[in-house]
Amino acid sequence: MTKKPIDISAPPPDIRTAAKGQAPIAGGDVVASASNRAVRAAERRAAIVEAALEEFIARGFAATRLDDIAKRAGVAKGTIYLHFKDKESMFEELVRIVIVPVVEKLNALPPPTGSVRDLVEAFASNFLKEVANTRRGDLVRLIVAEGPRFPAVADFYYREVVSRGIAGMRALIELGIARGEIQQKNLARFPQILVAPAMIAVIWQSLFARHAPLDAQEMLRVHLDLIFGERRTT
Amino acid sequence: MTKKPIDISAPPPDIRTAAKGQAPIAGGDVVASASNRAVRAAERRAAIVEAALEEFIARGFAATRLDDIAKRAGVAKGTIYLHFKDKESMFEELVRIVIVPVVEKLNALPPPTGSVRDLVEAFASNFLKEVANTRRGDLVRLIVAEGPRFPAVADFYYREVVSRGIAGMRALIELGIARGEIQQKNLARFPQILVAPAMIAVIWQSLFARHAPLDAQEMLRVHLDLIFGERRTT
DNA sequence: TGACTTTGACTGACTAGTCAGTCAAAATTC
DNA sequence: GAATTTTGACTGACTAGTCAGTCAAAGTCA
Repeated sequence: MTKKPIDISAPPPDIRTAAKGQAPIAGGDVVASASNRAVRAAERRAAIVEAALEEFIARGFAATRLDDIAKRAGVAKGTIYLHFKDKESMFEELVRIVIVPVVEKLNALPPPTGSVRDLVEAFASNFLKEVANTRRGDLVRLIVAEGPRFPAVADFYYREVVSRGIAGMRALIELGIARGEIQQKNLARFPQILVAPAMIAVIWQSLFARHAPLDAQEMLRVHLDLIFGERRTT
Repeated sequence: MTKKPIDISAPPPDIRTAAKGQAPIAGGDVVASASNRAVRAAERRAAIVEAALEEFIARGFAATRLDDIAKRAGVAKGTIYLHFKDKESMFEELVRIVIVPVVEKLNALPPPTGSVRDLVEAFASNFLKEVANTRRGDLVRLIVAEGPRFPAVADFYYREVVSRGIAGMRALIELGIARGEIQQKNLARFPQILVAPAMIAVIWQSLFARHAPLDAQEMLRVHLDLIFGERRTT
C-alpha cells in the first residue's frame, strides 16, 4: 500500500531554448520554486510526468483523462501539449522516461564479487525494494496491460529491459554453473525461470495482495534455495 | 498466432419463456440456423459473448466499442442490451462465462495415479494446450490488465481460479514431499513458485513472442527438473 | 388446417454526455 | 513593452445507452 513515488529527474523538454545565455540552470534559491524559465519548465514537465504515470497506472491508457492529469499536475491542459505531441506519444515517452534511469542504474551496477548466489540474492532484494513495492511495479503491470496495443512500448521494454535482463541473468547462471553453484545446466537456456517468481510477486501484489498477502522476500529465498541448493549455514 | 477459439456453450438467456407449453426446445433440423426463439436467442448471446471477448482482448475494456462488438456478432447494438445490463457488467459476466467451464473441467480432473512428477507434467502440458496457446491465455492477460479497475473480476478470478489452483498445487507438492520426490520442503509454502514459469510463458507469448519466441514446453520441463531433480531415464 | 391475433426479440436512429486537441487571451518574464 | 509561456473555454468527433417501431414465430380459434 505504501508505494514509494518514483523520483523523476526530468530533463527539460526541448531545450534549444535554455541553451541560449550563460549557464541557465539553477538560480540562487531553489527554496521557493526557482524562477529560471528552463528550470520551471523542467519542473512542470516532471510534474506532468509524475501525474500522468499515476493516472495511467490507476486507469489504463484509454480511460485516463488528460484533464485529470493536468489537474493532478497543477497545470492547464494546454500545457501538456507544450511538452508532448499527443496522448499516445505522451504514454510512450512516459515509459521511456521512467525506465531509462533504472536501466542506467543497472548498467552501472555489478562489481562481481562473492558467490553467485549472493549476487543474485542482492539483486533480488534490490528488485523487491526498487520495483515490487514501488510505482515501478505497477508500471510493469501497465506495460503488460497495454503492451499489445502499444507495440512501440512493448518493443522498447523488450529491448531495454527484458533482453538485457535475460542476458544478464544468463551470464550469472553460466557463472554459477561454471563455479559449481548451480547443478541444472539447462537453466542457462531459460533465465526466465530465475526471474519468474519475482514477476509473479509483482503481479500478485497488485492484484491479490488484498486477498492473500504474499511474503515476496521469503518466496524468492525459497526459490533461490531451489536453484542453488538449500542455504549452507554461513 | 493460431489461437484456438474458446467454445462457449451459452445457456439461453432467460427462458421462462420456453418453459410454457410442451417440450419446446430443439426443432427438427438444426442445420440452417435453428428457428426456435429460445435457441436463436442463445445462439445470439453466444455470438455476442464470443465477439465481446475478442474485442475486449484486443483493445481492453475502455477502448472497446459496443458498436464493434455488435458488428462482429452480426447483431444490432440494442440486442446486446437485451442480454447484458451495461458494458461493465457485460465484461464481468464475460469473464465468468469463459472461466467457469475451465474450473469445472479442473474439478472433474485428477485421478491421482503415477508419480507426482508425472501428474504435474500432465498438468503443465494440459495447461499449455488449453491456455497458453488459446484465447484463454489472452484472457489471463486481460484480467491482469483490468483487474485493478474491476475488483469484482479480480475477486472472482482469485476465488475461482487462483486460490483453488494454489491449494491444488500445494496438495500436490505436499504429496511430492511425502513421497520423497521433492526435496525442498519450503516449496509447499509457496506453490506460486511451481506455476510462476507457466504464467510467465503466457505473458511472454502475448508480449514478446514476436521478438524472441519461447519454447514454453521445454522451459516447463527444465523447471520441473529443478524441482524434482534431473529426469531419471524412464 | 389455415386464417387471424398476440408476443417479444430485434433493430438502428437518436440523445446526452465525454474528452482529445486547439487557440485567442491572460500572465509572466526579461 | 515585446516576447514567451501558460491558460482554460471551446469545438467537434465519438460513443454508451435508449426506445419507438418492425416482423417472424408462437398462440388461438373455427
